[in-house]
Amino acid sequence: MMLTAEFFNRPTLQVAPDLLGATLFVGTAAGLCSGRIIEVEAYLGAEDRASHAANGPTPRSEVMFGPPGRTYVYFIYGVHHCLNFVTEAEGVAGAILIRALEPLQGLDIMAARRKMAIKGKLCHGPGNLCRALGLDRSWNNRSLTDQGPQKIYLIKSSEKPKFRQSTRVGIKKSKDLPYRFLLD
DNA sequence: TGGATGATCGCA
DNA sequence: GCGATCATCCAG
Repeated sequence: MMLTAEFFNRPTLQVAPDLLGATLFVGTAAGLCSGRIIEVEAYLGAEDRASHAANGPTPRSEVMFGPPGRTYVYFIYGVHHCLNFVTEAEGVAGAILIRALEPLQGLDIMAARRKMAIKGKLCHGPGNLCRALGLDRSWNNRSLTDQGPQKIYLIKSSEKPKFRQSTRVGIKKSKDLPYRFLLD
């Protein structure tokens, strides 16, 4: 079952665990890559000081306030890109950061982009994951239902995944909120 | 443990 | 404009 806007049009903290186990597909000229989502983090609005949306919309973060089920891809530390999916109704900020995948298809393409051997953790860490999938800022604010040579979409797993919850990684503010979700 | 490396944003 | 900061990664 393909995930669309209505799946994301819910409280972010409900969507985040439901996203675990889903398969992410990214198609480019190089071919199709996919992987199972095994780690995510939720980012909310004003109540979440670690969120890019904490101080209201800005040119970068306005997509987080936009309609659900779209991508939010940003550039960080002058080096890395990070992939999110926007949650909640239009006007309400929320997004889910994809932190790790278990690679399923296109491992050769991912390994070439990462300049590493096919074995090992090709898609662990939000920056590494974007590198492996070939995602950059041109993938920001994309719909999951767009067709064409370049596409990104999600297929939900049928089973209800068991997961662990913990605090988020690499933040200074709101660091005690348990908004990180990992597959068991 | 700190350096890479550049966009972003609050504040002046 | 300016500068502190940053949802990271990896070498050493």
